[in-house]
Amino acid sequence: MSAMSAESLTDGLNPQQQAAVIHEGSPLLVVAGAGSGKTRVLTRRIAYLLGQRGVNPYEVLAITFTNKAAAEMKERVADLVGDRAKSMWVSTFHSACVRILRQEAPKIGYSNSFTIYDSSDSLRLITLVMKDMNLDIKRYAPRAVAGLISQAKNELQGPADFVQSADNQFNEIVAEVFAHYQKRLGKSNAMDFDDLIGRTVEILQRYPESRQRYRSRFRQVLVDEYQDTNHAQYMLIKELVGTEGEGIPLAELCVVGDADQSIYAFRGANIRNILQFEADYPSAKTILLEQNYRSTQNILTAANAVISNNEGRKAKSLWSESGSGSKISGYVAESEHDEADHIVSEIGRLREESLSQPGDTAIFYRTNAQSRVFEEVFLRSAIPYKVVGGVRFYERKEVKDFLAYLRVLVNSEDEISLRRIINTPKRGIGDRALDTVDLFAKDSGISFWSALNRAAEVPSIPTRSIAAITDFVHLITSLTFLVEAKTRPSIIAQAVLEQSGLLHELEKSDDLQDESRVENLQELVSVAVEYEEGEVEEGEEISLLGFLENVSLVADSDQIPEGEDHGGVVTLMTLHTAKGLEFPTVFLTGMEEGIFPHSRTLGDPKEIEEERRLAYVGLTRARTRLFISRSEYRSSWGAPTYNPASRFLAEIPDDVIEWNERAPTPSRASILKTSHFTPAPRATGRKASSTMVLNVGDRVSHDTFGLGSVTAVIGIGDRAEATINFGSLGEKRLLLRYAPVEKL
DNA sequence: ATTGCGCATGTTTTT
DNA sequence: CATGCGCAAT
Repeated sequence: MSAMSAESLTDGLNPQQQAAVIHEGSPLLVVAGAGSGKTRVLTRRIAYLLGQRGVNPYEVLAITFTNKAAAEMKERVADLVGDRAKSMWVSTFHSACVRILRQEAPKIGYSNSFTIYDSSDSLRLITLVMKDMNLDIKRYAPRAVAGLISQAKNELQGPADFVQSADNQFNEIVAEVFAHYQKRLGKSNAMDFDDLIGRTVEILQRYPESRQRYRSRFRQVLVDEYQDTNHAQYMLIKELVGTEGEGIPLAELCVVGDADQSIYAFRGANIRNILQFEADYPSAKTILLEQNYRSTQNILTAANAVISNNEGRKAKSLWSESGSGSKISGYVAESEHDEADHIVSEIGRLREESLSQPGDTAIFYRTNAQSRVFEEVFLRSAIPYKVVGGVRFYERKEVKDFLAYLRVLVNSEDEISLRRIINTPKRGIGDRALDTVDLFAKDSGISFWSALNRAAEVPSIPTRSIAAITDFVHLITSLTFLVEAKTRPSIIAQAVLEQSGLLHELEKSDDLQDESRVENLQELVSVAVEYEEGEVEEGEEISLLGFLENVSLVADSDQIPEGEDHGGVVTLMTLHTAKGLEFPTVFLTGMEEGIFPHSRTLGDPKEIEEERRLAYVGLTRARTRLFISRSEYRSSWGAPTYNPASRFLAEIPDDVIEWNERAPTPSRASILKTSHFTPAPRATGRKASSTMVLNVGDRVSHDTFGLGSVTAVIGIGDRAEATINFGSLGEKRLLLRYAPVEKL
C-alpha cells in the first residue's frame, strides 16, 4: 500500500488540528475541548508520523483510556496506513505496563506469569494481613486501609515513605499493614492494579538497561486523556520520554487532554499534570482546539455556561458552526418512576417520528444504583436497551471462583485465589484445617501451596483433611498439565468447569439464581473462545495467561455496544463511563442536589467543581438532542427524599432550555437557599427523613438501641454523624443517613 | 464442617 | 434494602 500524501492526511482539518498533526521537534500539548476532534487529530498524527516522517510503527507508543479506544484507534490508523500499524503499541496504561512487566518482572523478584489482583482481591489480602496482625477489623476498616494504600501507590510511595509521613496512630498501623501486604503480594507472585504502574516505574528508574531499552524503542509517545493521569502515570511517561543529556535524545511526546473534563481526582488523577505541562517541558508547544464539531450551539452554550462557574480554570469557550439547533428539553418529574416513564416514552416517540433511533440514544446518571428504575421501565417497553457497568460480570462470585481456578493453574503461589477455591465447591477442607496448614507453611518457611503438597507432614492434622487436600492438589496438578501442554484456554476452562465440580454443584441446585450462574460460567468459556479467535497483539501468543490478562483489564466502557448505531440499543451508563463518547440523543437524569452533585461532595468546594466538570462532560456528549430531567421525589434506600433542583440547572441560561410546564425551574437564589438540605417531612411523618437534623442534647429513640441522648454531631446533610449515648449500651456513632433513629 | 440466622454496616464515580 | 459477616446450632 502506498503512503498517503501529506495533503490527504491533513485534509478536512482546521488549522489548529493540522498544526497538531504535523508538529515536530518538541513536546506538544493539545488542549482539546469536548468534541473538538481530538481522536481524529491523534490518529491522523500517528498516520502522518508513519507515512510522512518515516517513523517506524515499532517506535510508537500510544496510551488511551480504555481498551476499546485503543482498538478503535489502531483500526483507524490501519485504515490510513495499512497493516504496518500492527506493531505499534496502542493500549491503556495498565495494559502497556503489563506488557513491560511480563518482560521485566524477574528483576524485582516476580515470575513473568504473575497474577493481577483486582480491588476485591487486594481487599481480601489486606483483610487477611490485618487478621494475621491481630488487628481489630471493626476498629480499622480494611476498606479504608486499602484506600490509603492505593492512594500512596498512586503517589509512588512505598511502605517506607508512608511510615515517614504517618502522623497519627491509624496511619502508623496502615503503614505496617502496607509493608506486610506488599510482602504478601510478592510471595503470591501477584500485583494489584496500582502496582502495575508503580512497579513499572520502579523498574525503569532502578535499571538503566531497561530504561535505555524502552527509551530507544519508543521514540514517539502519545497520551490521550492526559488530564486524568495520576502521579504514577505521569512519572511513567516521564521515564519513558527521558531526560535531556542522558545519551538518548528525548522521545517526541504528544499529550491530549482537557482540564475541564478531569473527573478522576478521586482515584488520584492530578489536574496539575496537564496544567503544568509547559513547566514540565519548557520547550513545549501548546495548541488549543476550541471548535466543536459535535454539538449544536445551544448545547455548547449550556455547557460553557455551567463550566464557567469553576474557579481558576483557563478560559476556554467552545463554539460550533452547526447552528443553534433545538432547545434543550427540561423535565421535572414527580418521582424517579415518572422520570423513567417519561424518558422511555419519549424515546418511543422519537423513534415513531423517525427523529432518533434507540441506537442513537444514551441515558446518563450519576450513580449505578439509578439504573434500576430505568431497567424496570425498559423491560416492559418494546425498546431494546443495555445497561453498561454496575454489577460487573467479572465481579460475580461464580465468575471469580472460576477465574481463581484458572489463575492458580498459571500461578500456584497465588494465595488469595488458592484460598478462594480450595473449598469451593465444598470438599470438607475447613478453616481449622487451613489454619493448621498455614501454620506449618510459616514454620517451615514454605509457601501455602507447597504446604498443601506436603499435607501429610502437617502436625496434628486429621486424616480426613489430608485426604481432602491431597485430592485437591491432584486436581490442580493434573489440570496444570493442560496449561503446560499449551492447551487452548477454552478447553482448559471447560475442563476446570467439569473437573472442579463447580458446574455440578450449581446444576444440581434448584435455586433459580444458580441457573443464571451456570449460564455465566458457560459465558466465560465463550469469552475464552472469543479471545482465541480475536486479534492478538503482535508478538503475543494465545495462552491461558494471555486470556486472564485480558479479562483482568477489561473496563466497563469496553462493554459498550459496538458500532455506529450501538447495536440498535439505548445505552445506559454512569457519567464517568460516558467520557469520550458521543450520541445524537442524550438524556441527562437525576439533576438534583444530593444526587448530582452527589451528597458526598456537598461539603467540599473542590469536589463540587469536579461534579461540575462531570456535568460538563455529560452535556457535551450530545450531538443534537439533549434532554435534562430531575425528580421532585425519590425513594432511595427505602427512605423517601425530596431533593431540590441541582445547582447546575440554574447555571444553564434560560434561553437555551425549555421546561415542561408542570413546574418552572427555581431561580438560582432559591436553590442556594435550599441547597443545604432543608429536610422535607415524609408523607407519613413517622420515621426520620434521611437528612434529619439533630443537635447536641436531643433525645432520640433508636429501633434497636432504644432511648439515647445526642452527645455530638459532625458533618452536614447526608454526611451527618451523631454520637449518641444509649446509657447502658454505651455510646454509638451513627450515620444519620442510615440509622433508624427518631427525634423525640 | 456446614448451615442458618440475625445483625451491623454501607454505595459516588473505576483502571 | 441488600449484602456480608460473625456467631450459634446441628
